[in-house]
Amino acid sequence: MEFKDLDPILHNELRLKIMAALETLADADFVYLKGLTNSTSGNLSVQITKLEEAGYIKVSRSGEGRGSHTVCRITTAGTRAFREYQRTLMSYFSQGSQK
Amino acid sequence: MEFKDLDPILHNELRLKIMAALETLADADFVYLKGLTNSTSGNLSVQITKLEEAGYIKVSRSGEGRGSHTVCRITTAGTRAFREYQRTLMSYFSQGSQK
DNA sequence: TATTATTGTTTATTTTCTAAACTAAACTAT
DNA sequence: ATAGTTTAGTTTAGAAAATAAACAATAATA
Repeated sequence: MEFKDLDPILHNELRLKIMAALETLADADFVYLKGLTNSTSGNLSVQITKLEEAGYIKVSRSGEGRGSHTVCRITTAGTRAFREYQRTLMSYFSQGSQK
Repeated sequence: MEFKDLDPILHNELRLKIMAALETLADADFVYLKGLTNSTSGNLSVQITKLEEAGYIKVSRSGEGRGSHTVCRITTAGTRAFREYQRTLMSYFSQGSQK
């Protein structure tokens, strides 16, 4: 039995929800993600930036204030990391069936 | 698409590893868990106490200092919570196949 | 019996998370 | 037109959590 470490960028509830959404969604904007994840603007803003800095998503921002629009899209590295995180977790859950 | 919240007690790397181990192991002592999870004593001690306080594991402590022995065992509530956490996460990962 | 090794806890620090406060702009009604 | 309101998003300050270093207690051993 062994436990691989979890990617600390992904092992956060909101960031994981964002990534799960983007993995199936092509893209999603700030407002949509806010509703989907039921998060506050502040928290969402911070976590989007963190995912962006990690290179897991690409963010395009336009305008400022009310007219602004922020669209997120998952990157190849992000997809890879998300799947790896999933695989790692799965291994935690199937210890009973492993040797 | 919807994202149920994750149990905050379980959504921590070390606590999750401990629970995953105990879910298949009947019981495990401090030293064994320390090796298995590759954690420091301090961190392990704190997280075991946290799981104990949540009622997810039962801990029996004997002696003090070097002679001491600490054994952990998962509770029914702990098993239930662990499986529920697992189910919730799974739902994040299979959004593509859900309606 | 003095030293060292082992088991675990306490504590202090750092990191991380989160929400409240804020900025900026676009509507809305007067 | 402009005062007030709503919307989009960021900053930042405080809380919470995680972690490791320091410690205490005892047992082994030299």
